[in-house]
Amino acid sequence: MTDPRRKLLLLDGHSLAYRAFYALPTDLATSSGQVTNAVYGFTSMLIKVVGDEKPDHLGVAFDTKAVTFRKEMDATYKAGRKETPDLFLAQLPLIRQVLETLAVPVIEVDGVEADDVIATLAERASGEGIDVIIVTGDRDSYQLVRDPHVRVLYNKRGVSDYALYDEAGIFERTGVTPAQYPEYASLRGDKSDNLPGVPGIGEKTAAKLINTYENLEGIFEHLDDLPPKQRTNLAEGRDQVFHNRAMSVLRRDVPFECAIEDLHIGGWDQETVRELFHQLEFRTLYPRLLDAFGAIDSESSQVSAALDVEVTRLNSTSDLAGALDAVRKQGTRYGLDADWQGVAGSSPLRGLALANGDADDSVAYAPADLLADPEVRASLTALMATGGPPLVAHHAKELMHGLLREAGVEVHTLELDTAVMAYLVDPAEGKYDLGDLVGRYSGIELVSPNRAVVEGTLDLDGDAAGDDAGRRAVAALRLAPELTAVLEARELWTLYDTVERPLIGVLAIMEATGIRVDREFLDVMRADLQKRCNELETKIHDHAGEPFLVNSVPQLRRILFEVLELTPVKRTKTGPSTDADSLQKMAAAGDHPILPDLLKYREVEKLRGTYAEALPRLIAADGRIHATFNQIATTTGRISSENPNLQNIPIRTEEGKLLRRAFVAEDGYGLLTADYSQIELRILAHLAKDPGLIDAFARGVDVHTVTASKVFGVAEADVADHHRRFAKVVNYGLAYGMEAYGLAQRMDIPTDQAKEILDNYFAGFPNVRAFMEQTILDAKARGYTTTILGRRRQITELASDNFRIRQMGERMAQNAPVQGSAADIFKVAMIRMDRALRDGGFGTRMILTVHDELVFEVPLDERSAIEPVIREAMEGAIELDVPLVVDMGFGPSWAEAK
DNA sequence: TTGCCCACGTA
DNA sequence: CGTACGTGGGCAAT
Repeated sequence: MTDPRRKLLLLDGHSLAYRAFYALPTDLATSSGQVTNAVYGFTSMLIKVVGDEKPDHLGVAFDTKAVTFRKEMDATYKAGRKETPDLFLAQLPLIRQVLETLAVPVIEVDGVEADDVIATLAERASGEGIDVIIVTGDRDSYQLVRDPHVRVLYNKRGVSDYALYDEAGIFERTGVTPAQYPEYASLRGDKSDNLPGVPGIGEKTAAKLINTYENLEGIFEHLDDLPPKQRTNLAEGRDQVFHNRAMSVLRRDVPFECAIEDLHIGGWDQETVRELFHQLEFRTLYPRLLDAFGAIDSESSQVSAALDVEVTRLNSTSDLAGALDAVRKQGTRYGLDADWQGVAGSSPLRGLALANGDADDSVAYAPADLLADPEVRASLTALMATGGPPLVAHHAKELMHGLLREAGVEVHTLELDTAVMAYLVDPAEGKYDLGDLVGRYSGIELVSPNRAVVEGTLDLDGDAAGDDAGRRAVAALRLAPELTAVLEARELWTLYDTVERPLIGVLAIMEATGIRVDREFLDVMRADLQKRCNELETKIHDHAGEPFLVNSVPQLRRILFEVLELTPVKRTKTGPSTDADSLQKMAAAGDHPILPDLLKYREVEKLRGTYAEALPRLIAADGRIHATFNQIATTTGRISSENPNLQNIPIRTEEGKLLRRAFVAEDGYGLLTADYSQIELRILAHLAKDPGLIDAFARGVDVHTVTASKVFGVAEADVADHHRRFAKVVNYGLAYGMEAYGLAQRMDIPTDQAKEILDNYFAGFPNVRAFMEQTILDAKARGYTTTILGRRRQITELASDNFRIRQMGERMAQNAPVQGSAADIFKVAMIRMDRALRDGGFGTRMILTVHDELVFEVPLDERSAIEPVIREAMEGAIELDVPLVVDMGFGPSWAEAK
């Protein structure tokens, strides 16, 4: 049977939290920026000791703010301590909250310290025959081990390094018995309590003296037996030493109401705890908690539930149509997940899983070939028509793209896309795996029960795929309400519901539409570029005196800096830099003939390899390229493009721009581009409320000219080209957090001259500086930045100990609101544009988005009608303190349209 | 085959 | 020592 002897665990809350604070990095924080290292560390310790010791009783003692009897005995007690960091103090309430939620008794008594409370409780428990373990990082507790029922679990360092001391253990550790500990400590002194010891007497000598003479009285009676140095030091320190002892003896008789029976474990509510741990983003701690506390507390159950779904396979078109109709008639939220042959979204569909939202988690799974059937299509169309039941999915865009492509069905009923929702919660996370999320938010394990068997076996009948898709459809349904609550709590719901959610379908259609590419043109271009690459390569080899791989940076380094003995101007982590900037500077300095050829080679090779060579391979059967627009890839809120990236097609050089001739309109159509003019600077003007910038935009004059005028002190009419060039770099650099050094590098001027330019800029636009500074302050206080529409971006770098990382965080914080607000506005414009095209019944298609530019494929006879519609959609996307201006171009290809 | 670095295209 | 991306080549580790 069980040991009748009960066990009490007593924790010194402050001491352990403090240890945790210094043991763990302060970049341990929630995505909203709340630093949680001490909370996490303390909770982790608590869980560990409870799990290890399995106590019957548990209590945590805290110091209070009231003056203690020790302070009254000695006004200098604990004086000279470093100011307790605010980052630590701010976490104490959270620690209390954790304890309260876990229903762990907290004891604190005014006038005494946590140590005295613990000593008293240990005394009482021991009197009842209860074993006591004291968990602390304070050595004064050693003295309590004099009682055979009491042991100390001492936190040596960090959060996991402990030693459990009984009486023998204390003797081994200190060389004195627990009862003698105050004597020993009084000789040694205690720096942190501001109790000086005796000079020349360290731990070893103190132990020896106590062992020889038993206590302080014994030592001072035998001063004459001691070596002269010790004798004089002890005599001089006599009062201090006795004072120290009086101070370090713990009180075991503090009067306060608390019976051991009150120090119980359990009675906590699993849901509340889960909610709190979720808020604190203690992902790994929750299962550990259940493990540790669950063994004791019968109210809690297993770690996390594996998702067990009942998958019905539908193999006939009528069954599938029937299932779809049933969900439609049911009219309630349902989940959908796709099973793909390859990459989600861009590869063919293999099957669809439909979770009807029943309590029993029943799922229907159908192979995708049934989608070819007209009856199935009709049912799908009806299900997803406006007014149909709300759809929940993880990565809905891929699903929508697939349904559009393979069934011609447009989804009008998307309610919750858990991937996009999770992205809004923390765009810096970068990964929105359904299994991770549902585990974190819903405590559900998203794994196949027989995964080990399934892996590596040939899945001929697609059973595993159907099970997986089914589980995912159900998981998305479970996750959706949790994420909805988080979005609401963080005031992100409106952004989700009015911007991100509507955008998903717009992007899906753009992907499915694609852009037409002139393959023949690319072929000709590729052949030409190939030839020129070869010629340049030969020339470069001649310059080098030997053949080598020009594309290889290590080999090129050897040629440039060893064979040709050129002087490096910049370094990378791995050696001297060979980037275009360096090559240019080297060319200016020494003018070796290899350098211009290298620069040209790089340019031509880039065009050849990245574009002319790669793009034709991505042309689909319809003669178009269907890039993927990633809505959840960037930290700032921008959309990215991949396979291929259509957002970095060259334009700056004539040669590069030629490539844009390959992007063409369908016969009878033209391409129209519409881009926001200087949207980021306008946003900066608006956010900073800077009168100078706002005035420039209001007057509709060139903002770089205005800036040049202010920076260089010349009239706007007299601004020279080079002035304007500088001003442009300054204007944009500012939005990126550029400093004098960076401007100097970029413009090739001395740093002090660059500093003067920046000083002039800030003098001319004072609100910009104030805004930037305030932005950084806010971001540091909250842990994240916000945009015009409330989009958040966590910046953990701001809490870094590392100066360089922190500074990078400051630049990110300066840029994110500007870039992110531009993204907000641009997304609103896209949605307005999509609606305008539908409402107007236009044949124009929106086909590309490049951060501040939209590309349309316009029926030739629709051009004049659509231009004002586009202008209105974009310029009216939001009302700012400055006007938004859109420039447009039109032509047969992207080159001419720009 | 995978992951890293460098380089470089865009806004 | 200016932000945000995605891609390609080379290369070292696997």
